[in-house]
Amino acid sequence: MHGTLIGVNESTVAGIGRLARFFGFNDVMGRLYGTLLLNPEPLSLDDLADQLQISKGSVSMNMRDLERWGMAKEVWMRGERKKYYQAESDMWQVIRSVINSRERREVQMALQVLGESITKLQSAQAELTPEERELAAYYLERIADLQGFFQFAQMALETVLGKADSIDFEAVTKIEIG
Amino acid sequence: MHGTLIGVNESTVAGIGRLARFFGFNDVMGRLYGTLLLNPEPLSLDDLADQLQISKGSVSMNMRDLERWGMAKEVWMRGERKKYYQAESDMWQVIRSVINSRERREVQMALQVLGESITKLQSAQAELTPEERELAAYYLERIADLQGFFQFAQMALETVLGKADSIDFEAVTKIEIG
DNA sequence: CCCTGCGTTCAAAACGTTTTGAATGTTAGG
DNA sequence: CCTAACATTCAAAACGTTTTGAACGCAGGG
Repeated sequence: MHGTLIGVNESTVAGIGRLARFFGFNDVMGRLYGTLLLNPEPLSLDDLADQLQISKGSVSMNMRDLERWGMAKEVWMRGERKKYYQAESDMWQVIRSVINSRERREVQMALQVLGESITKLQSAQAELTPEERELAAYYLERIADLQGFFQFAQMALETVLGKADSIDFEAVTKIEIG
Repeated sequence: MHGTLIGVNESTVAGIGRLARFFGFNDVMGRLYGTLLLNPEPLSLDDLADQLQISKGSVSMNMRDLERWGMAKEVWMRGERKKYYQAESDMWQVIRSVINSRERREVQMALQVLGESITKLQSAQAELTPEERELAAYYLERIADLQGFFQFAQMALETVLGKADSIDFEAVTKIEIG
């Protein structure tokens, strides 16, 4: 195992932990990822538990999640019985994987709920009193706003997913619709 | 107070609560926002506590947060001593406000940590052994990747902040109302 | 087969966040 | 000023999440 260098490791790893939290993962996942990212050599569960001072059980569970998110992969070291892990260091790959399995689903769910609400309101139209009809019209307005927003988000996500290898600033400026 | 219409209110409000959670707010904030959004009239703290079946204390605290995030505003009803609230219904306004006070800060912090690490590594160069120097070079590579990513994120955010007015929801929204 | 050295699981403990309601502030009207 | 009608605060309780470590499972070597 390599040593760390003048505290750079620590602060970067802590920062990544913080970010992980921000993005709705947990701290440990972020720190594990950061630790792997800053290590030229793959690390074993024990190495990780050791370096981050957390229990092996936690490392095991969190590494499974990291694998699921496509943020780390197992590496086989010949002659070794231990599992070794490496960070997926292509940031775009990581982003795409997370968008694909989480953000996307979330946006789709939102759109589905909104769509269902619109359908309900529209098909109930006939049976409503004039007063209720007014309220329904108001709901439809608000819900349409939300729908517009999520449709926009959906397009943005699909755009990111579509750009296979390199996204540059161009891509973002072109997301604009109007 | 208006009644709700065939469960549309409930599912939409619940959905917004869920999303709030996803975006790192809490559930109650989302539900409060959703409730306000679907009410043509401003609501008082008591109305909200009543409608969501939560304590007034909680409503009070969460409404303060909503105001801070620019997601709701107070409305003065003449002849009334109660506080009334309305949702900020311009989605772009909401997004911009949240990006501006949260995401942006987060990205800046990340960039600062990374920048400091790079500086540390570079200025320590001279005192390192050849071996350490190799490790330092590796760190610099990884950290530069991260930096690239966050610089991209920063540009994207600034773009949204700058262009927000020109992005047109209606263009994306193709819903028949009524 | 039976060790040994791993990884995984899971219930309990630690820890963190949210909710509540009683106490406390605040304001306007009388 | 006082009071009534509200809003706000905050400590305790409820609830949720994360961490731990002991128990278990599994594979490979002897």
